[in-house]
Amino acid sequence: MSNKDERNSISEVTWDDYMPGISIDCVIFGYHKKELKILVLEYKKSGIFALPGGFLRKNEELKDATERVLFERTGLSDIYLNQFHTFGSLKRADTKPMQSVLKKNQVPFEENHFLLQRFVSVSYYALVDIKRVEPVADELSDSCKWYDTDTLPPLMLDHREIFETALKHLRNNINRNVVGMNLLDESFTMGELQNLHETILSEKLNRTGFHRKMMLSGRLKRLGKKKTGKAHRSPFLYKFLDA
Amino acid sequence: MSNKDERNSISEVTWDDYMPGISIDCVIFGYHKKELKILVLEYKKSGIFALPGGFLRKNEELKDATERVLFERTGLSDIYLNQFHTFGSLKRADTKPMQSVLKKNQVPFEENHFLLQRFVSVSYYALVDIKRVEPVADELSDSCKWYDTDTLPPLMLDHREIFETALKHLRNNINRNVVGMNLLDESFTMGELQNLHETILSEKLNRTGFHRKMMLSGRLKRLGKKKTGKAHRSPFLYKFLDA
DNA sequence: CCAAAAGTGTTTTGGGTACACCCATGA
DNA sequence: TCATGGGTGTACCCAAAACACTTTTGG
Repeated sequence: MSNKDERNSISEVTWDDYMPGISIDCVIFGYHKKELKILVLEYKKSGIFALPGGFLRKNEELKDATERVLFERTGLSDIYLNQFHTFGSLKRADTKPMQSVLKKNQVPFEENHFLLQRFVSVSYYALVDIKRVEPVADELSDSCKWYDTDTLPPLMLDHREIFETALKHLRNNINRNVVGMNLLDESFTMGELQNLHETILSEKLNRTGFHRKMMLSGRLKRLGKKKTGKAHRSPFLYKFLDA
Repeated sequence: MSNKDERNSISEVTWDDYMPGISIDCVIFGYHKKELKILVLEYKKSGIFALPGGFLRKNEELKDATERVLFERTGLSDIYLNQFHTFGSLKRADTKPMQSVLKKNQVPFEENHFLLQRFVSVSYYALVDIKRVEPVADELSDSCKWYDTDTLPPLMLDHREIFETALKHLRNNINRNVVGMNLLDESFTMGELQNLHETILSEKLNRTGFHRKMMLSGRLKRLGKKKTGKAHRSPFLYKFLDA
């Protein structure tokens, strides 16, 4: 089933069902091969990049709206989600980028088009297993792709700041978050978990200390051994308890 | 100077200058005699209590709007402010309490009155020196008063949850916040500072450990001694460095 | 002199880091 | 047997907690 069918068409929709002035932006983190990535939309042929986002329906819970937006872009439900800040700067009121997007999409619009207003953005970050995600572009975009956070394209409006704030919160919560549970496979080696933490923190961690801390946390269960085919002792596999 | 004059009159205002659907709510903390207090509005004769709040002007920064709201209720600028969460539950859409308030105030209103809509609330907590504050009620209220957080009246909608979330964030940030700098006089004894922390945390702290930790933090400067008139050694006075 | 609160020194504890060493494995 | 990465034991450091003791004050 495609959820495109359920979505409103940008040109024809009545936006009456949506709260004006409020948008939801998502920093969706994934991890692959020692790279921290986020999902970024590129609007059609405009060279304008943005965080995935959406709007709040008038009879919809804010959190439900966020989960809906995430589902539309990733196909996933049950995503780890964290509301971390609401951005209300006036520089968000600049409608030029969105006008440009609408023009490139050949969407006819009036000055008071729903998308051409000042939005206060309630922002969330999400942690997803990159292998379970099938990124889906929205109607105005021709791509929704993973970008390494070290080499992000320039993002529209204050989206760069939103990303950086999200990363700061992710780092602060790295131990509470159980990032491994959301960004790694169900089972993983201690080295893989440490690589993940080091990538998020942009910082080398002490190997034995990390090992001990994780084991003492009581959140890990040791499974069998993993044969790596590499020339060294085979590591144990671990998984996170509960869920 | 009264800022009432600058304010819109609820019955006649054009609300056109305000963003619809977005409200700002403030949990304003004060401290006096071992009691943690917050400012609560009581709507006129309705027995309905609420957190101080306001709305965002269309050409106003979100943070500026919050400072404006705080100034209107407390007369203070330069307030320690922290945005901690945005509340978007559907139970906020219940307009009955506000309808009741408007009726008691004999404000004529239509169903689509600005105040009778669903608001997503961007919430801040503030720390203020209770002695510098002159609480000012708004037009719909007959009081804006300090309430001990242990004996709050029932608050409208989800305001109780907002308060509790604010308190949780305050507790988590108690060391980063330098609460003493904002909630106490400029100079204070170590015992007074410890009492403040214990009140906020609802928890007894180790006296000597607290003393040492504060001294080692390097944020305190020891001033002269204070004569308490009490039958014990006179304590030093301290103040926070920088500002 | 005593009670009460403030200040300080000493000891203990526990988490974190550093380092050493052994283990398993494939080339 | 060597290089490599994984696992664990030991030593050390530092901050927080626990406890003991001294100091100052008014009654």
